Amino acid sequence: MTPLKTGSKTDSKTAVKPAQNGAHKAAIRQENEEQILAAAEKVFADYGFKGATTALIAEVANVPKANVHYYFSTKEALYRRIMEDVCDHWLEAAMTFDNSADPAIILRGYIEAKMDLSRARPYGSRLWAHEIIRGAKFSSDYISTTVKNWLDSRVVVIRGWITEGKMDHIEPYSLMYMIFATTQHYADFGAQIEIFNNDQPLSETQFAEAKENVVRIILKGVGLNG
Amino acid sequence: MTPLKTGSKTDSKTAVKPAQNGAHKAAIRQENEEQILAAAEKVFADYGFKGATTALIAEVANVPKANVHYYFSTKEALYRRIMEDVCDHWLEAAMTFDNSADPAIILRGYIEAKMDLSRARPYGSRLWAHEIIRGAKFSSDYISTTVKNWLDSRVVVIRGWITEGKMDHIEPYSLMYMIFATTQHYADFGAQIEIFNNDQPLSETQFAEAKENVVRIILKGVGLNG
DNA sequence: ATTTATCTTGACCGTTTGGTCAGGTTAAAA
DNA sequence: TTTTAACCTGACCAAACGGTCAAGATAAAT
Repeated sequence: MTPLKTGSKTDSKTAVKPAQNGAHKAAIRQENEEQILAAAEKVFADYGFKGATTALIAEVANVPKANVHYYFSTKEALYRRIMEDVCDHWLEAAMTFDNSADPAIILRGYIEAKMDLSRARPYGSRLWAHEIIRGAKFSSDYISTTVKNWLDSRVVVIRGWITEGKMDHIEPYSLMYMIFATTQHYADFGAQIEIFNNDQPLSETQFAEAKENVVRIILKGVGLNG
Repeated sequence: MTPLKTGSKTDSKTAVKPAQNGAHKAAIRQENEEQILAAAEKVFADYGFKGATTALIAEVANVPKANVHYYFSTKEALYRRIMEDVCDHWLEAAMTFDNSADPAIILRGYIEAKMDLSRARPYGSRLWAHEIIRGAKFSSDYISTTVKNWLDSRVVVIRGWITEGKMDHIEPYSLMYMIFATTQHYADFGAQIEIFNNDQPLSETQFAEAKENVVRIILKGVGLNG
């Protein structure tokens, strides 16, 4: 519950940099914030902004409801904070789509990164899905600037590959939408996939095979043989 | 507001079959039910079951809230009714995946039907997305019976194509998930696509091109040349 | 013309909602 | 040890929630 408390005691008396002063208090704060953020991500992912309740978030986080408001002033502030976190992780995956050598390698890397992200942070993906389904009220700025700029620059790269004859003449947006859709489907529609899989979550092996299948179909589909 | 009222008056006096008796009352009922159902589909699609409110449904339907409860006893009853409608339409699209001649023609037809459904009834698709993201609480029975039986039988068909050497050796579930994901993405993530498309909804031409791109990538991706 | 069945809705009810706050506990600083 | 600053939370509030109901309006049947 209260980690880091004793750890700092063994430090030398000179301030090493990570404070030993307010160490306990700081640890409490960090612990509680993390617990609330994790609970909120889950609850918002299940019910969306409007459907989620601060009472349920508090219950999942195992803190009194008033404590949620002590750390995050309003439901909306909490929601925005989580959206930021999700976007940061999305940007990480986006970075794997770089300018290095082979188109097939780049696309494969990006698809695999997005599949891994769906596997590792399904709640983030679902939260994003809620946000877009609802009409992107909170995040339209972020999409129309950061995400759009990133996407448009990738489209330019892909068009370059096409004119160089490295892949088929395919509208890059259609390709990117297919990658978004398919990779995120494994998070957003995980409940459905689990039912189809005889009520068992996809095993690591099954997921690895799915990932490889997605990569293969898409690469071959656009005329790339990695 | 009250259509069909005068129309039946011009009919012959012999009962033609569509009653002229309670015609007006019946018309009112049908009109109101349709209006409420349309509004509810939209509101549930935006906010999910929990996030939607009967007051907003009433406002969108342009009837007093009490009238919503006159036609549909509870919020849940209304929700279930709409889920049924959505499932019926889904089954229609599913029927296009029949046993006729060429695998490429069958797959193309199914993908196009699903794309058209996303275009024609985006709210239904979004409502379904909410339902699954939340964990399929209302529809797990339907998925684990009707939908799963349908999917499993299609998987058998596809495996047949593979053993006959008509297409690549691809796990059929991965292929079907990709089709589900990509086609529904055009409904569920329509807001995002619109932003990427410079805040313009996809035109008929753009959508037709997207549809053709999806078909082409997937067919070629699994080794089918239609 | 009268009765009957259906449709309509403002007002209301108990519960849940996001958010507040006073008064308490705990730990760091003086 | 005392003071101060941060953390904690039961109890509370106004607003919004799903749902009810009585009383009235409308139209079909008698």
